[in-house]
Amino acid sequence: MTDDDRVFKALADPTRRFLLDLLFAREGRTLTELESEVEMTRFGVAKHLKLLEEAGLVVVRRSGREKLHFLNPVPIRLIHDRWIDKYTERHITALVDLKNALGDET
Amino acid sequence: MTDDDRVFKALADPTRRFLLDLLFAREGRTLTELESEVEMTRFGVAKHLKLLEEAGLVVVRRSGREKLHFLNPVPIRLIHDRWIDKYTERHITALVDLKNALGDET
DNA sequence: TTGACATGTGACCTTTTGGTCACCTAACTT
DNA sequence: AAGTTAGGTGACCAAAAGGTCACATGTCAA
Repeated sequence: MTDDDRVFKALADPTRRFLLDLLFAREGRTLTELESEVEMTRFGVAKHLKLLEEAGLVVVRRSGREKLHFLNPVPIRLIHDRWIDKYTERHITALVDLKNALGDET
Repeated sequence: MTDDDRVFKALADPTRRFLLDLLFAREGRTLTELESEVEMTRFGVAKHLKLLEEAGLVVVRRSGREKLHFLNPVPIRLIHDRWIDKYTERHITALVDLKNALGDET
């Protein structure tokens, strides 16, 4: 699996995107803290965090018995630059092409 | 499932991203034509195209016995604006925050 | 009008994913 | 030292995803 693929797959789950949102709002949270914000057991959350970590979207620091989670936006940046940008640049022209291709039935 | 979720899930599969790339290069292709570019039977490709269509990423026009596929970049634009942008804006500051949080062990 | 071509459908199968749980270790607290 | 708290592991399960196939429909071409 490529790096990009790992990132896209990590972003495909709404719970994981929500976890990223939580870390966006405040970084350095522990597993237990994140667990309390989600309707799911600790184990489920831990699995999601692991996938996010493997995708490079979350970085972790151990502090005693706690595990602190930090957001890393770089992979999102990368898929943005390498992939998404390409599709969002053609705004107008693409829509016009499409409309022409489909004919003008409003 | 939300619209955003459908789009993220649609983008999560490499074959589907490849199909979008094909349509990006040239729109208006038929199923058979797309099939020939992928190591997969017609049925698999048709399933992927259906998901892309349900996510609004692909629009279709029937022409006789053929089905022509067109790219619609709008949903990508939307998740870009509503979600990805938020994470890619904080470039520098986020990295600095992270580095500070992690300590300075280079 | 017969045959070839383009696509659709539903059954089916295997692998992956999302989630839980019992049990374990390590680290604080008192 | 004993109890409590934070987290990790592996087994397990149900549901969803990815893919194939047999068969069926509609359309074009000779």
